[in-house]
Amino acid sequence: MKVLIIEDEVKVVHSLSKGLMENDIAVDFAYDGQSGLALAESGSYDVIISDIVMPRLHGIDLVKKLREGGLQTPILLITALSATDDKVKGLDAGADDYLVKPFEFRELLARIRALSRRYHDKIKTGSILLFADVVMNLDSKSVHRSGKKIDLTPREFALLEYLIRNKTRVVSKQEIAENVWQINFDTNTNIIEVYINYLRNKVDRPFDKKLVHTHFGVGYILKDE
Amino acid sequence: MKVLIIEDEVKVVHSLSKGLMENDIAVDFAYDGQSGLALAESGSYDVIISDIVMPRLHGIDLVKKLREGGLQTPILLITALSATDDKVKGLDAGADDYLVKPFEFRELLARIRALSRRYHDKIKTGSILLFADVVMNLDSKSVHRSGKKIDLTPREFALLEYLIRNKTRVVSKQEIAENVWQINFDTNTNIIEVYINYLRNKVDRPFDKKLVHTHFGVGYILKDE
DNA sequence: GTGACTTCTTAGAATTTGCTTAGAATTTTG
DNA sequence: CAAAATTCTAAGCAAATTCTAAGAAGTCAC
Repeated sequence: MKVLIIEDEVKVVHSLSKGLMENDIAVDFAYDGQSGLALAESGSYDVIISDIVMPRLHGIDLVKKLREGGLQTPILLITALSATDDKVKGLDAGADDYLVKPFEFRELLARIRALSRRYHDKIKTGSILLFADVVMNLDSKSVHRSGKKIDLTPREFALLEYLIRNKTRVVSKQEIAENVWQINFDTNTNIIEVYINYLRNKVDRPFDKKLVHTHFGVGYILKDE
Repeated sequence: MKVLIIEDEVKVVHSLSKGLMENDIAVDFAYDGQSGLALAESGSYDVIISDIVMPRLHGIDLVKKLREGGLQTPILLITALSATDDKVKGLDAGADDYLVKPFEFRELLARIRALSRRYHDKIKTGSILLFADVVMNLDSKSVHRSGKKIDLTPREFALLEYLIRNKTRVVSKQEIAENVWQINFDTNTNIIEVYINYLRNKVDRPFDKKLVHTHFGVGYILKDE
């Protein structure tokens, strides 16, 4: 497990990191909202912990921006104020939990673990699909790659979903036709090639690493690299 | 928490602001009823505190105007007179509480917190739904956006309620038909599109930010911007 | 390398989906 | 019961998506 701490008080960061590392949790940190945002957007954390009062970018605005950018990582807000108002605003902006200073370290640890578990449950129950740096949310019907939003049409979405669900093997056009178009494959159409091309335009072309690979004479498979 | 103080005595305003800010409450102020009205109507306060005797617009008329305009924010009236008569008039006009000068600061603080708490309890128990700057009161069946009252028909209200309750995901027309119309979706009707359009006319069109978004071929979702 | 075959790419036609409006049907209200 | 408000239908228009078709480019076996 890896968490990101965004907090301007060096002392607090220090003591938290120490405690977390002792519990086998890897820690990155940022000392203001702005740089925290940049790190958080990488999408490589299990939980993000942020102070609410911070220089450069307020915690609640940080949450808003991250959620707008499509990030789904659980966020835990921390504040010195017990104001219920901030709590409502924070949760409304898309935070997942809230902790008031001063708090016991064990409490924090418990919440981090709970959040991480909930997130991974969501992935397991299938409302979120992951492949490489692609995040596919079946609830909000949204797709993001490296934190950037990708707009797909329904058919493109279904095709990508099928490819991710079968990421371990090469799927034939036959299969794609049956499962994405629910038609008996008709060799007189090149619709699948066309849609694979559409997908590549949106999912691969704007990025460095290509994910959609052709196996000549067999079919298609997603591969990272 | 953020409050608005409407009071013509500079000294009083000054000492109150100081005390409130020390207790982590943000303060705006106006020195007469007229400008107080304008600020209050923005709908961005947790509590409004107003003197009853003021230049340009009397406190009781201020309350009346605010309530006529549909504002729901709790209002605390303050006066030098202990006249029960004014108290009755004030509460009758739609004020929520009343304090007689001179009062102890701690007393004021307690009342502000009580008023704010009452409001937030309603949110917690679910009789008020929030989305962005939209406030939906299920008890009074009223909807406000940015402090402005929005009149919805029963069906429009139910549709908006369903969208807010499912604000994290895209809801299909299928689902909307089942849950808002309780009918089996019949593709030969475009009633949902019509009602989405009605909602947009009332909830989105008069404002800058659009909240109701279409996912082509999938359904609808509320999004802040 | 060449030929046969497969896949890619593109443009635009066909289709589907959604928006908007007016007015008819229905329900609610005084 | 009549007027007003609400709900629903229908139709034309606009926009987005899906699909076709044809030439270009790539792959493989010989």
